[in-house]
Amino acid sequence: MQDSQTSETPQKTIEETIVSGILSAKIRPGTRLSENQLATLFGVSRTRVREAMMRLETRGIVHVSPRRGWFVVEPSAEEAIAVYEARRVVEAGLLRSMRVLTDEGHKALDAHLNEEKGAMVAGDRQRLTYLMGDFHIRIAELSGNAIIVDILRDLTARTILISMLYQSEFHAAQSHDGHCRIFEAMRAGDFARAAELSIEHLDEVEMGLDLTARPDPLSELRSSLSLPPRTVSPTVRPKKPQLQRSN
Amino acid sequence: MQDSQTSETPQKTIEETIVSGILSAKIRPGTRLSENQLATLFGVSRTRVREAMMRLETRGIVHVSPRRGWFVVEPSAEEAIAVYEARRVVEAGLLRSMRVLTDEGHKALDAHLNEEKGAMVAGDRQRLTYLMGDFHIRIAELSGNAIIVDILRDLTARTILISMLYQSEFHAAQSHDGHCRIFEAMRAGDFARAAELSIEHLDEVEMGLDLTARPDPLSELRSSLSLPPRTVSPTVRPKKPQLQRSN
DNA sequence: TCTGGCTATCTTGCATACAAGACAGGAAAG
DNA sequence: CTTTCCTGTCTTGTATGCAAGATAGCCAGA
Repeated sequence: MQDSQTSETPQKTIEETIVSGILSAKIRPGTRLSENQLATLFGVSRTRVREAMMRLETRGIVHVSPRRGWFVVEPSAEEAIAVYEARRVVEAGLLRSMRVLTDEGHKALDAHLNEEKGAMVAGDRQRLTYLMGDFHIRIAELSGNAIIVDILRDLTARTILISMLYQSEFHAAQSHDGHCRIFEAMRAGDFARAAELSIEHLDEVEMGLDLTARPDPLSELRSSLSLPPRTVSPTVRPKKPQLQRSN
Repeated sequence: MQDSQTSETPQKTIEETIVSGILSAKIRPGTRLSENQLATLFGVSRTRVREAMMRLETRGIVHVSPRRGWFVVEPSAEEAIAVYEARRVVEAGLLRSMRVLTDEGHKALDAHLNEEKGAMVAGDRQRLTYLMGDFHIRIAELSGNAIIVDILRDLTARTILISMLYQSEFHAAQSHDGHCRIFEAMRAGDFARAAELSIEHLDEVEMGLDLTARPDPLSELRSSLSLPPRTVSPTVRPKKPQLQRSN
């Protein structure tokens, strides 16, 4: 599931590699995405890298600072609020539109929640971040509607970027509980209740953000001093002067 | 509002010109979009046209047939159903999330509904198509959430393409009534009711489609015979062998 | 008349070249 | 020591060139 970035370039590998890197919290907001570096990394010319960047830009995942570079978006506080609002709208609307929980759906969600629990026990924070976002995508997949899945995947990617910017501590247990409650309501066939629970769940997560913390306002200074950007955990990153910066 | 396509190219004019052309039903599904023609039309090189096409492709509005060309999408019956389902999810979720109808919102919707009525009286079908789709975008704008507006704009564009493919007759009055009822519920502050009405409204429109009609299955034959594609009304179009075709 | 294949042309796919702007680092002036 | 300016370097923006594939039309053969 993450064996990408090999030498082959089947078409839109660049785009999906970056998205999945964000979904699994391996790529931080503000990360610089150099056309040249990605080109050599994927063994293609800048042309195709640019195409991927354009696509990612229309998906709201990347933005370009003219003649300066491409960067993974750093959502502002207002944008963060809008993302959560959009997610409440879409997810609650989706759950309300559901009528039955199929057996396969039941199994898929159950398996997912078990994975969440396992990751919590193992304390694998990156995997937890991925799973916490993926739960909502899984629900969308139950509808069989590719459009909704795509919408929610992009919103989830942005959500993860937001949490990396504004979330000081990771309330994994709380989120997991929220997911379980939603699952319970779905199992009971009470999708209106599930919708309300999903709104509450997203509200909880949103409330856990510290939106007063500006999105790395010192990034320029930091980069000019060659300091690691936003050291978030003992996981040191100053190994190489990696591509990192914000505008 | 439609003074685009002049000689100037302020950046993403190509993309927006095509989208607004679809929203106002001036561009039919299956329309061929030649990179060269667009390039000369906008006075740029193919590079920028391609960028616009890439963006439109990720928005689900255009697709490419390898080495054959770019075409405005012709949604299949399954895709059409998915689009309507996504719209029900998003619009109902949106209305349910609303709490108040501001004065400006009231005025905007009221003005819009009057425009609808005017276009119905005038019998301006293209304008009607535009207005019927725009109503839903207007509602999204009330939320002030740009993300939701973008989502609904793209879904509306696809909806219009779908209606051009599968809608034999145009029940403008019925749609207008649906809009009025939604507006009434909003005015009354009953947003849950407005959400239900919007679902009913979309159901009605979807039921008005003839999804058994395949999306122009004879297009290849038709084009090779140089016949006008899908003559939809007395508005003849065989003036010049315009760029028209499907895959 | 019909069928098969060849070629000319048109399409996109992709790489590359060059231009323009932004930035960093250093030198020179105060 | 501080400030200013300049220049080299690195970034994206855009155009262009070439290649590969698809298509249409024609021509030859049955």
